[in-house]
Amino acid sequence: MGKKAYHHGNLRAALLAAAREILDTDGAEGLSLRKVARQTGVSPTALYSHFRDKRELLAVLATDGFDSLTRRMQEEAARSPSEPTGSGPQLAGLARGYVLFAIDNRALFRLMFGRDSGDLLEFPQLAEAGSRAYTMMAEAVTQAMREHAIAGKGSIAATAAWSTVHGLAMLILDGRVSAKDQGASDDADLVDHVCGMLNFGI
Amino acid sequence: MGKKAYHHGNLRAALLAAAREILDTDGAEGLSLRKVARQTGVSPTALYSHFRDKRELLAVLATDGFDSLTRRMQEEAARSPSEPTGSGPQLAGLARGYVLFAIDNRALFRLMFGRDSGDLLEFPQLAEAGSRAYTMMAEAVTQAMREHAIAGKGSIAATAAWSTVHGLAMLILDGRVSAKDQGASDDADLVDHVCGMLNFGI
DNA sequence: GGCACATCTTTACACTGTAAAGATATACTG
DNA sequence: CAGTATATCTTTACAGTGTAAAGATGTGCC
Repeated sequence: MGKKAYHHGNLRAALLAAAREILDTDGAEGLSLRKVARQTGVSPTALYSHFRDKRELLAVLATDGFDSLTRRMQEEAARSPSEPTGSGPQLAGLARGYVLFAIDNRALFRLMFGRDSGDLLEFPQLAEAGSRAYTMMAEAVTQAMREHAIAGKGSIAATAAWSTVHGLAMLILDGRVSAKDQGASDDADLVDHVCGMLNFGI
Repeated sequence: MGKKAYHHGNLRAALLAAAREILDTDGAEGLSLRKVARQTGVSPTALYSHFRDKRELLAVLATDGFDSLTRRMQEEAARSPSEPTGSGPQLAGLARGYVLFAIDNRALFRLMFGRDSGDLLEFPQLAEAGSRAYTMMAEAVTQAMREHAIAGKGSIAATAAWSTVHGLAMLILDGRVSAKDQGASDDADLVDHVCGMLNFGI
């Protein structure tokens, strides 16, 4: 195994788990390295053997978050009943997955889309994980446009879809939009209604 | 004036100005109360005579930001040539104003939409300023729907419009979307193209 | 002129991220 | 198996943060 039976077992994973837990409990503001170390039962500077600094720890968390987001979108798309048409409802499922993930992982989602690009480009794995999520959605959009014979540039449509879903998620997290205020029975329902305003077949 | 000729003149405005300047230069991360105090030439704890704590200072900044956002949207809507139809292009102008404001005031925009609702509700003036911006846009949306005889709930359409514009702004700030990658000549051009995907008359 | 009060300063404390140097157990080499 | 190198973790230290508490200082009112 190489790393298993060192001093701690493997500290890196334990630190990430503790950080994730604190993130969910106290938000990004309440996540301090010392608290992570305390909860893991280790000295305050033990992290620096596994992470360059705090930002790298957060970057790893965010990278995992993007992979979870991709998975969640796929799950939600698979859950929706597949019609004979093909991937019509798939797009709606992806949208639902995106927003529901944000709601279920508030602080993590904020972390993933927090800083400027400069902070992100420093961690190529993060950028790649983000691109994977985007690519999946973009392909579904272009495919849906092809099936429904919608004209227009595919990349613009994908950007529009992403923007709508992302903005809705953010506004919900901020408490500026809520399902009941919009007369929707459910958050998923709200997503369907809002995305229905996009003029390609969702 | 009452507050003019005290010790400093009026410190509150000076502190806000310094904070705004630091926010634009170093971002929200680099904005510390001590730096604000240093730049204003005052002791580190002088702020506490004018603001309860740091969050109140930031809340005032964000409140002003929402008012500036509203103004910018109106300006941009007024700039676009008014057609005989009425308020068709007005909606596009509002959208442009929203995104361009975000681009021109990166850190401030992030501050305005940063924390959870719990943090905001503590400062009612902030929530009101945000509502003012939203209401203006929502009314323009419902009016446009009436003119173009679009069916559907107005509040859902307004939420969709806001989501799209807000998401686009956020993704641009994150460096995940750029005008040239999308083949747009300009950021304003990109906004027009993306909002063109919404199926009510923009 | 004296009092009350708003304003600003001084001092202090707990907390943060992290650099530097020391301890320690594991892995590799002879 | 012995000994050295190396990854891992601890100790110590420092500059910086937000802010509470108490003291100083000028302003406006009676």
